[in-house]
Amino acid sequence: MKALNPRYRQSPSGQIAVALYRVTQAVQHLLRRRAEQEDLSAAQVQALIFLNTSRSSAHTVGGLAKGIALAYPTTSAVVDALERKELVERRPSESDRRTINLRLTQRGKEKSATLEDLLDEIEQAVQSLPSTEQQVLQRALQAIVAHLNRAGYIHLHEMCWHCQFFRRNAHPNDPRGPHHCTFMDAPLAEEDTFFDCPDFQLPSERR
Amino acid sequence: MKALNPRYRQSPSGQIAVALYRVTQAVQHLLRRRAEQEDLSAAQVQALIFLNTSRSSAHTVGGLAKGIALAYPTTSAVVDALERKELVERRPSESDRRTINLRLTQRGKEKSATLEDLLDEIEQAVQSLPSTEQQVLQRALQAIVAHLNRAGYIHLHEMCWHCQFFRRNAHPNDPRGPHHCTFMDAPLAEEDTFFDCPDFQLPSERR
DNA sequence: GGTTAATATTTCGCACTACGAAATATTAAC
DNA sequence: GTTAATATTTCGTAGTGCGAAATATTAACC
Repeated sequence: MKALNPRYRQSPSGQIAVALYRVTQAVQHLLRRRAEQEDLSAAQVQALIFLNTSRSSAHTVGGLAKGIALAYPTTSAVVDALERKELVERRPSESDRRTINLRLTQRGKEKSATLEDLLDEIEQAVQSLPSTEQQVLQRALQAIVAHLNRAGYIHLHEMCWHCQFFRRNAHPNDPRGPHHCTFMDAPLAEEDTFFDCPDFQLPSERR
Repeated sequence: MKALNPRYRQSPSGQIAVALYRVTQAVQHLLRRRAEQEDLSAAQVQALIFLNTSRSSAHTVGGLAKGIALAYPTTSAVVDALERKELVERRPSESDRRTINLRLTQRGKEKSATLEDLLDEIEQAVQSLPSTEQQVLQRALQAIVAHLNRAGYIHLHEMCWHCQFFRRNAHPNDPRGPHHCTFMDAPLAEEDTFFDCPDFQLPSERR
């Protein structure tokens, strides 16, 4: 395929891959610039975002390592830095004393909240597209993300939306909520899909 | 906008931005994994790719810095590492003795060539989409890249200069631009020659 | 034509990233 | 109750990433 060789780049899929590569560079740039403003590093920003948006059962050193695609020792060092800045706390787990749970401090939560608009520049670029294209783009990108997830390049750890028991938009007109949880066998309102859920299970964890 | 806050993520543009963020993480992961295989770092891989695909007039320390979105001192260090590995050579420019031109060594060229399939995993994910969606995806992503380019988050250094339709300096005194695109039959300013162009075609492909 | 300003790059110091290998501690397995 | 698996840390090493300051060269300008 060799999308990065201009001579072989004629296929739509190749040009798309290269465009995604360029977006990656822009996001890296955004990350670093923003990190600097907040007196953080790019890795620290990604870690804070992960801890702010993933289910809390993934809030361990190992969970963070998978979530931001870094090796254990590196992740441990990132946590060191965040702990020094008093944005994160290590607390040994009660149930399994090998694992270390990570908790955002109050300052950490505030910092995370200020980072939520990190992708605004990207979103602005997207919003300049006609809404019909946005719909296709959304579907296509989510399919690509799912593909990369299955291939093991991304680990998704958010509430409901990445849970095997979640059925998105199962009954759109139900007043109790459009989504459905097959574990509780109950409808779910959009609002209720962001809470921490003890029964969360990734599809890959199914036995 | 706050796309990274799940509660505000309902808009298509927000979900698209988050999907792109996830693709970014996958690409970073790919970069590091591949870099390790080749006894390089992620930054070194990006530098080699840049030197292998951009127009040669951008092959200076400063050009590389813009191309991979790093500061001058950092870029200088990356070049140090590549020089140590004998993949790149520094050679002072004849015309302007402040600038340092960068040249891939033979080994550097070979290494760069082996990196061209870096995005294969991404391309595979793309190819699993129907071709109608691919067409929209391509157009939309290139529009986003152009937007990010205009906003200064990406610097593009290819296109035109390697395109069969490009006539460099065809009319040096034309106020609309010194260059010419024979596909559009229109003058081109220097600034306009760096965009991703759907009509790009290498001379060797002419039949 | 000589001072001044702009450009291109490097050096330095600092904090941090990133990894594998090996060490430590704890839990699970047999 | 030994062995194996899991979660994390420590250590050593190479490299990233930046601002501030230093150096060298070219351009600007009165």
